[in-house]
Amino acid sequence: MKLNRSFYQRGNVNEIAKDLVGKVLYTYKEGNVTGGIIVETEAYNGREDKASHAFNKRTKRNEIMYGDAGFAYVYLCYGIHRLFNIVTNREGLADAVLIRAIEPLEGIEIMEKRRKMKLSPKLTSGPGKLSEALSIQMNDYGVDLTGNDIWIEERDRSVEIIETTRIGIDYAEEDALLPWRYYLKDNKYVSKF
DNA sequence: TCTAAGATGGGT
DNA sequence: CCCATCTTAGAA
Repeated sequence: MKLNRSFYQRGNVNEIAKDLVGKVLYTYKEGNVTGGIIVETEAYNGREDKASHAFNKRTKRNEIMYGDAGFAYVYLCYGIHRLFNIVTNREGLADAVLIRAIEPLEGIEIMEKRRKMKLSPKLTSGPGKLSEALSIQMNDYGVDLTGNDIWIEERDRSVEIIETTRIGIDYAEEDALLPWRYYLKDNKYVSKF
């Protein structure tokens, strides 16, 4: 069952980030469906969070976050890695959830080919790695996640979630201490496990 | 125009 | 620990 727009339109980005852990992220690219269980996410709040790309500014890059919820915010990090985020909250409120890691579930051979390695935690245990495994590109910026290119499905399975601080955002000063990172307990595919 | 810096990952 | 790599944003 594909998540619908109202799931993403809720106002509490932390709640959405936590709810996304345990669900399944899919892409359909070049005739292949690949997907994995979301095992790690981070919440970014555009109004009260110095770590957010939308904090106190509205630019060409972050424009999609100011739009309606349920669309992809993809950006290039360190000139190499594509990082995949989901826009949440209503129009004008620029919140987003970063997907940091997945556990491969479907189309594993395709992911191995794209990553040029065999199945292991290294395949998808980081935001740049999972984008390569799922073939998420810069032109996926703005893709509608209720459509048929990239989407997320329910998975009825109880999960134990750990809350902790986010990674790689030391520049955000005191906001770097916020416990806005969520991951599946004891899962090998969590980054920095 | 120019420049600094970055929500990483892979190698020593 | 070290650093490749290149777009973007903000300054000049």
